[in-house]
Amino acid sequence: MEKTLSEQEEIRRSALQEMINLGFYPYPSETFETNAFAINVKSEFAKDDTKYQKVSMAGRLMSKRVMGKASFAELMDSTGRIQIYVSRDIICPDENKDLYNKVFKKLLDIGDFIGIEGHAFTTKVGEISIHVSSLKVLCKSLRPLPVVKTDEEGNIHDGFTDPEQRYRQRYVDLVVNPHVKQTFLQRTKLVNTIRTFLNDREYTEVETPILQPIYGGAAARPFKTHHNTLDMTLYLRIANELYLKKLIVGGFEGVFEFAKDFRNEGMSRFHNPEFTQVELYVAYKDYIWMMELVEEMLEKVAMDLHGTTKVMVGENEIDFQRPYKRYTMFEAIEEFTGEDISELDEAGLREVAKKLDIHIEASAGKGKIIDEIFGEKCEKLLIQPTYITDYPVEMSPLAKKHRDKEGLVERFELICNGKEIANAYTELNDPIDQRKRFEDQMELGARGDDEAMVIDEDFLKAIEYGMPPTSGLGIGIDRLAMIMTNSNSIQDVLFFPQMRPENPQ
RNA sequence: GAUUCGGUAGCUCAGCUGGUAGAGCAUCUCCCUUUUAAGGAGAGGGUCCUGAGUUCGAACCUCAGCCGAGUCACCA
Repeated sequence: MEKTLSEQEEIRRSALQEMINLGFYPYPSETFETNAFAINVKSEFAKDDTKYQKVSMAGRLMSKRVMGKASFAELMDSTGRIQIYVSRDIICPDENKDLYNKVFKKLLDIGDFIGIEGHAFTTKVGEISIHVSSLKVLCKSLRPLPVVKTDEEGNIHDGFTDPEQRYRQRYVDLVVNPHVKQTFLQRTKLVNTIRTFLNDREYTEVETPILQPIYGGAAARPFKTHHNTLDMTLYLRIANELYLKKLIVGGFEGVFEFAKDFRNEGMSRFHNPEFTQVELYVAYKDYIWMMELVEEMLEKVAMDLHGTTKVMVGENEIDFQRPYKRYTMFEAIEEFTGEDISELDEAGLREVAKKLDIHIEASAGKGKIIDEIFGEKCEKLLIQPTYITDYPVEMSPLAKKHRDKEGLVERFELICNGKEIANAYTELNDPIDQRKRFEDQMELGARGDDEAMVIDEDFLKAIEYGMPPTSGLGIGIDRLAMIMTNSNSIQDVLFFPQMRPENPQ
């Protein structure tokens, strides 16, 4: 059933019809040539008022102040807003004043797109504006935009702030809340910086399957779908790790992919069902080497985005200048709790957890308990970028055993602002050990762990042909974007975060 | 999942102890040729999230539900 139109929607539809009747069809086909952007006019005309004497600009009408035979309005293009001055007898030099009296004054609404020609000038009050000599309607808007106004002190009136509305109608959010666009431009820049950084090192950007017959490379519950012709179950990838390693087997020495991954798990301000990771695999390297690469890369990201390595995130100033502090997991726990757990068995660990008032599931093994202690007592306190290294083997079935520490693997996570933003290891390339690790995961799965990995015979086959020693990395782009743009929620760095349907049946 | 707060005009919000639904902006009509949260005069606009209950009477109280936000938990 079609929704009944609001009064304002009815009025805009009849305005549209009236424009057509007057001979101003407001959805023209032909190119409207522009030669200037708002931001440039405003900055450059201030320095040289002989410039911009013949401009052609286009954008959305964002406000209109009519004073009889003359009017001021604001035009917003992709770079910002600029005031325009429209005078009746300039845009309507002949007898017929319809374009001003009817189209501009009455039928044109906030949100409509127009194209103008004219010249830059400065008003009596000193605002750089465009004196319009001709005006063309480029698109009639049929729904009213929220009218957000900013007063002299910079206070925002009638702001479009309801998060639900902002996320559901991001296009409106982008139109009326300029900082939103800035956040997304920064995100794009962040991705570009990383891509350039990796390209400069001559690693190869690749694409691997999103629809996978067997999901792997992470501990997570997948989305399941079905292919009709093959009549088979497929999963949306939870990670692309195993495919990228197969490319290393195939002879690439450095590959990376910006990958949308999908995890069928809870949602929160740090979790969206689909999210972006960049994964990188480089042959003949180890995790120590990778720490240096990540430091260099993040320092560059901060510099490119902010011109400094220091980034404000909430109350904290985070400094991405390398090198970053490094703790082994045991050192971090000892530092923050005073407990040396490096020599403890499972019973001993449980005792420590109890002493620290951390609830541990009865089914949890040694690795899980250590991870819980770290998660509860250390992670949230690590604000500055910090490497945590050498994780329990049970938590990391794809990482190589530590070269000299029993029970651990060569792995690091980078913690920043109390959250993990990167994860890396010296990749496990011993196929015998890898098969055993998968089998251990199968056992966990049989015991009811629905995030346990499943055995991937094709991956095992691949590494049985031989995978050179390799270092692998995953960086959560969304979480890094949150930090780099000082955003409190993942929804603020995703154009279209997942939402419940608006009208449930 | 737990818990707190919220859902009233296109937007932002007010609405007292239960008694005819309010403001600003936006919209409509009129005036105004350098305004800028333009201004002046007038007007229209509501499923008070949904459903049930209590009551003479519910935006307001009760119960159930839907949706959202914050915090916590889960989640590499």
